[in-house]
Amino acid sequence: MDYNFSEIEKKWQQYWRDNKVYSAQVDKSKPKFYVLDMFPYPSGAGLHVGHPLGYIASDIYARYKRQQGFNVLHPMGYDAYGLPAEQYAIKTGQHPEVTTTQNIARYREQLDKIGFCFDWDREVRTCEPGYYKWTQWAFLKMFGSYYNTELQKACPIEELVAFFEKNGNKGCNAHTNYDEVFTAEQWNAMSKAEKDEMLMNYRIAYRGKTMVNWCAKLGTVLANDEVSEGLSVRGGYPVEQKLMNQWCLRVSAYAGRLLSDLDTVAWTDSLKETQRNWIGKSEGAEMYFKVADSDESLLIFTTRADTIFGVTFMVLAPESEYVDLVTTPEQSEAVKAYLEEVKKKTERERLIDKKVSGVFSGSYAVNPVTGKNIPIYISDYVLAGYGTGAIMAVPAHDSRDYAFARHFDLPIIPLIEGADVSEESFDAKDGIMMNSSNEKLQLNGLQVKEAIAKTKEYIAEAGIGRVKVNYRLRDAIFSRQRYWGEPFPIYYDENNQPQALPESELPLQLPEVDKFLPTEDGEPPLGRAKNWVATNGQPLELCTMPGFAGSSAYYLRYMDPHNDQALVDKDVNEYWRQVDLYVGGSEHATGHLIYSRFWNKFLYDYGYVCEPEPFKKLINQGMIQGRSNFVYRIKGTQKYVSLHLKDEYDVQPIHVDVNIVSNDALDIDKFRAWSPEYKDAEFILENGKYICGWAIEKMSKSMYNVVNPDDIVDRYGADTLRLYEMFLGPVEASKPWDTNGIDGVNRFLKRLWAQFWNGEELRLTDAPASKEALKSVHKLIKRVTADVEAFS
RNA sequence: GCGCCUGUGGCGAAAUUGGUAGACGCGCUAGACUUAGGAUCUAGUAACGCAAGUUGUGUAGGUUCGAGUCCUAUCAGGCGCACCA
Repeated sequence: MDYNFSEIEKKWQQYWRDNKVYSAQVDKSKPKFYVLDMFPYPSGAGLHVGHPLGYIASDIYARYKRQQGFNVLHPMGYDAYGLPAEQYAIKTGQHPEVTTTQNIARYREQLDKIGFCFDWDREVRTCEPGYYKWTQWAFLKMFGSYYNTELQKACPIEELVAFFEKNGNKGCNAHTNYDEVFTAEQWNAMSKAEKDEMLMNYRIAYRGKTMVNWCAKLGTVLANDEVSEGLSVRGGYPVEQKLMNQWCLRVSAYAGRLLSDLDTVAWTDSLKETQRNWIGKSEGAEMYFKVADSDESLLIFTTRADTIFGVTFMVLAPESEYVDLVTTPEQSEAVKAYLEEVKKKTERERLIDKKVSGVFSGSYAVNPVTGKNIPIYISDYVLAGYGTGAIMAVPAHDSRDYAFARHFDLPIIPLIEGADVSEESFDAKDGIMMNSSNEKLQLNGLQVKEAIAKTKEYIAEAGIGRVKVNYRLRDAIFSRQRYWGEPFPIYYDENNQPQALPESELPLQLPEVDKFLPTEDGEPPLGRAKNWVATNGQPLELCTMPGFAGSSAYYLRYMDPHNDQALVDKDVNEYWRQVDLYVGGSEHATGHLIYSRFWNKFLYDYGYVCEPEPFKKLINQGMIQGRSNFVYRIKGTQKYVSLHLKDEYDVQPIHVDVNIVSNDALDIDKFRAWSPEYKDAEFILENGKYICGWAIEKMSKSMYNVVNPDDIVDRYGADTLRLYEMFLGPVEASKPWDTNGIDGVNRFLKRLWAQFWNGEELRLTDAPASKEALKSVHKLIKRVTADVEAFS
């Protein structure tokens, strides 16, 4: 009998199911190994042949580890909340839960066909109350915590309150952006609402007025990683900066740990580097510049403290709170006009339009070292979101300051010997200092690096500022004005202050609504829910959580998915610990992979989990691109000319469905049947065939280049598909899908089968193996071991 | 601009520690079998050359008895960050 893959695969898949072969249980007598795939968002389009690439690799590795005697945890689930289901619901009125459930069923069917060894008893779905109960629970813990900068960990907010009652906020070691001081007496004299409001400056999950990425077209705010070049990643709609009251997570408090712990994980250099860039540590100093003839001071951040003698002006971001403070009556007209102008521009336009613009505020600041007065400007080249939103400008040694100085004709003082600043600034942190000494501070003759260190020392001693490490990493915006997401376990009290729901009321279930659109008065969709109030009758939060909420701790839930007392049992967590091998796309580098590290560290601070990092080893599988096929229509006719003859005609290339093309030869009958437009098509052939052209493009419906794994499995079997995907090249590499080579792999499996099946029966014997046979078996084992190990 | 990664036949790609470059597969060429098929099997296939042989891992150097592999510079492609002070 020939290699009958469909019978073989059916039989064994049934056996696996019946005997729960891949079910994993805590077994302390065995070493554990946790292999995880990034769980998919179940989209309506189903899986294409690129999706399972990583799953196949990790499946092979999971099996390999299991054969080596490890107790392997290898689960799968669904990231079920998401925008597409909601947008489909808005269009069709179909409840997202219905379409999501359908899509999941379809995904499962497709995954099963490929024969993965997942432990399906551990499946999670982020949209199920039993699952999102623990997403809400973690949020409540964050709401009830502050970040202690001395202990470098999250602590209960009650401890901070106790500190305030005794000492006020001076020396409280809490991570915050709030920089005013209050005493114990002032704290104790505050009303409950005032205290609640104040605590929002300290909570790890807090609601605050922040500059957010507002996408009008999507009707929601977005996190930084959901925006690229001023456009939403999903949909590509314009995004503008807006000051709004939103829930945020104090991810920035963890920036230092997120950065330093990268050294403890086995990820690729490029991925670690991407995260380092995103976290963006920069060491510098904060310095106060007194406003002339005023009691006010402006706080700036600089990495080039050494250039203090070259500061010839200051610049504030248009959104800076300092703007009102320093704008003089004479200049208020001009400033107002400029702010209007800036406001009209989107983030994207600001990026593209690099023209120098700005306005003089009318005030001057005093250089704390030289004592000289310098003008204060307002310009949008300074960002409100970074540092303090104010800078000291050193045009001689910063190209942006240089351009501004040239435009407004401000003085440029070179500070480094030999630097020619007549045409451009000298930005390198290298050289010998000059023009930089007075009775307070002497930098002349020092190397730049020495000068930076000396100036920092001086700043601290003279009390005009402090050494400061700044991070680019922002707090994560956690509200979404959407329906299809986790509801916040938060209600608003009579003072309109957010309050935590008691843990006993979790999960707070997503309510039904009549439509999935915002309300007429612009409230989020949950504003349509009837009786959307807490058990105490107070109104509940109307926003929902963002997509990354549910995916931030799912790897923990897999360890103990049916536990309704805890996210994960302590003992169970101490057995499985962390993911040993995580496989997924690199597009999550600055989103999911930051958020779940943050989430994990927060839980670690309280001892809910035992490992500070969630993913020990991480591999990014490459993207599989599509390989499109083309036919060439002679313009204005229904005649199609084969690839190598097309240059003799004036032709127009047309995408043709790759599923009616084999080894680039077009199936002419199927083409005529493909669309009514082509039913009368005529062909100019070469060697009796119509050969199609091809191109590498993104795999998508509109290019007709989507290859469905089901079709491959039906035709060649799951083993051929799996083997072929591995055969395509290194798992990490992006590469085009090309079905052309699949016959070779299929032949290999047939030949392998023929080794053991002589046409009648299996060629098996109980006789001991010969020396040569053993030799080749061991050679084979060695090779395969080395190859599989090389993957991880 | 800063940083990271990758450059090997017509194509996808191999090459444990520095030790016969191109395994395996696609494609191509020739042949066998045949109930002519998008089946199977056999042989060949880096380039140049009739051959002996010569040259070959983006380019230019270097270290070494020996370099695809290590070092330096450079070019090309991909990715990340970016008025980040």
